[in-house]
Amino acid sequence: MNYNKIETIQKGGDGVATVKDVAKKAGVSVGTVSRYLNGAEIKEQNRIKIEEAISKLDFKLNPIARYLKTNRTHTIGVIIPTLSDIYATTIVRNLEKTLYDYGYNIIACDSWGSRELEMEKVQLLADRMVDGLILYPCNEDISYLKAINSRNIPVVIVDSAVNNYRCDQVLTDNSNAIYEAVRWLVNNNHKRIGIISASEELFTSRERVKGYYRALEDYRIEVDQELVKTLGYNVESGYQSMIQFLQMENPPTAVIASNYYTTIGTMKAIYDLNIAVPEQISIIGFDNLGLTGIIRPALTIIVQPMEEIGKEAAELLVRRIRGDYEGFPAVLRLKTELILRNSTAQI
Amino acid sequence: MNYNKIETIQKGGDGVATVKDVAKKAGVSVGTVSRYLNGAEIKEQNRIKIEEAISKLDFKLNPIARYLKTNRTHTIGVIIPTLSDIYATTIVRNLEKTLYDYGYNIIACDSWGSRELEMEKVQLLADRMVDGLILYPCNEDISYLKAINSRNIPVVIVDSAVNNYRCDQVLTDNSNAIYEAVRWLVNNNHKRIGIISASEELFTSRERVKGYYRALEDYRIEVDQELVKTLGYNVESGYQSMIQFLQMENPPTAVIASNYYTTIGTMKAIYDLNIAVPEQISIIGFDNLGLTGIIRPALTIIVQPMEEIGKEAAELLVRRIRGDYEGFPAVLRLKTELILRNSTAQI
DNA sequence: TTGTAGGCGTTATCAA
DNA sequence: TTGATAACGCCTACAA
Repeated sequence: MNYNKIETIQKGGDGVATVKDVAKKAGVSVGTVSRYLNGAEIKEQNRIKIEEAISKLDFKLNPIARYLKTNRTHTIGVIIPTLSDIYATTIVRNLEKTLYDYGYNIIACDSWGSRELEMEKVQLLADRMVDGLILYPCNEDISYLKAINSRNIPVVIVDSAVNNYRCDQVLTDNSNAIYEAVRWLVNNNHKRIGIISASEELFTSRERVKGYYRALEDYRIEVDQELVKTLGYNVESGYQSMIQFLQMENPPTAVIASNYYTTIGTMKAIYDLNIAVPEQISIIGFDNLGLTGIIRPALTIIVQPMEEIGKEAAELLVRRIRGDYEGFPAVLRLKTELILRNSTAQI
Repeated sequence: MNYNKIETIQKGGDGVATVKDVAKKAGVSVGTVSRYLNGAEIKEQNRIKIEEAISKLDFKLNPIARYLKTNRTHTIGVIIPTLSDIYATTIVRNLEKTLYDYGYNIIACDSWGSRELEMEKVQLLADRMVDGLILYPCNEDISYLKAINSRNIPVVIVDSAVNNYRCDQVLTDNSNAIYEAVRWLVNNNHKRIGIISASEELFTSRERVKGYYRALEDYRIEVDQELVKTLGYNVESGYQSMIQFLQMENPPTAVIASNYYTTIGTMKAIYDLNIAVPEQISIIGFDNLGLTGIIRPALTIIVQPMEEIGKEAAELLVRRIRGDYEGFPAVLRLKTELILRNSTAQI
């Protein structure tokens, strides 16, 4: 077959100039070229000759060969449970942006919510010589990281706190997020407030429920366990939880859905049962993502600072890579915002 | 500062075993170890000794050093306009999965919808020695790829066709997608059918409108240009388009929203103006993503095969990397599916 | 089948 | 400041 006419980005072998080629063309040694490339001072005259040679040969430094000496790949591994979860990818997007500005690329891996796959991919990334790792764990047990000891790369955990491995973490202040939501409702005279959360096994869920209890305690409202639903963090569990609330003899007057997907499920239940919001029930949702435009009435909502999470995690990681371990292990707790709209009412 | 207690994945220098170390420990030469690692036949006795040594030293082959000889990084660059667009990331997710199974990792880059950034990142990935590139272009002019001639890496285009660069492409059959939707509506006696698309500059948009015209022509329905809205592919343009339709003296009896975000905008307009679907107007939406559960009534919808796009693109790329250029340049056109639900009515 | 030695493209060391 | 040369970790002739 004739490959001549195939348009591809030309690669390898033939045309790629090396430092050696540049040196020869410029009439200097490879050492001088290398020093030029790394920003050391060289004679003006040589600089010009080298720059000419580079431009003529269209020389590109081979970052992978460079790695052999420097031990830096300028690549960051990112592992998240779902590349198609809009909450997670919003973080990743901002990670990518910040890291790119610092000269790093990200290798993105999807763990498909499986701890096994997460471990496998962490191992693989470590072996592939990434300079650092950002991990959005499926599960708060990441003690397996201790066993991955072939290299020494900083790890920053995002979203979920972990308790059996000392490392930097960038988290939402989940407890406070719910606390503030409850406070808003209490100030509007609500006393029966329901919360839709996930299981006790999930860190974020546990923290959010904790914020709920703390607020009730502060406002001297007795806890009714019937008002705490912990079925899961997906559309279906949100839906089921809300259906259960609405079928109670004495239903809550307000409900807080404590993540994005349960918010969708909650509203789906409201629509199905034809409930008026906020006339019959007040609702507070979570995360200002894709669907906010379409929900009626406009939801009062707890918003996580996803751009900030990505940015902070990236910057922290870069600091660690550069050897700045000040404040290690850092646990950044970023505040949420409560955006008031039309889904809650005074009673 | 005392770093001893910092738990990190151990790296470099100190503890990392090399092929040489394994060879020494096993009492054989590096050549033998290397051959073992690459699957060549070696003496049983040596195999055992090598495997013992590898296990004892916790040896991991350094894939980057290997690259210097083999010229393969087993890394694929992926560039998409928005890492937080659920349509795009659903493709990426399936790309990642398939490529991972073939032993490749992806470096994900977000072009933020900017052609400049896209070019910059393509260049950078090519320089970073990826083995292949998957490009979801912001724009159908990718002729700049011709100029990136430092290497020779296969490129597969996803989603949008391109016309000034010969390469493999994996696309949705956009024209047929809309054709089938129009056909369904015509069979339900609709004659005034509106379409909400993006500008003529966008490839997918142009193709979708083409399918619309082709269907009207086949069914001998005269085209009314007022029924073709090309404001853009986002929620706001979908909203505006639908508002305009609803305010016409003689509004369409059915409307096709031709992407995910315009579908959301369309329904938002419907809710705002309190229109009954399908009693007052029939609606066909696009892409079965996140919000389908929450829209009432359940939408009849055109669904793109996003899993398949990711999988096919990945497999095609791997074939090219392996040197199989059969059928180059391949243009795969994957069919959409029309899922019938409750948002269209017979008239 | 095995060992030896040279090379991949870069950086780092040491004299000059 | 520069040039020559030895690494970095791996693969692969080539010779044994």
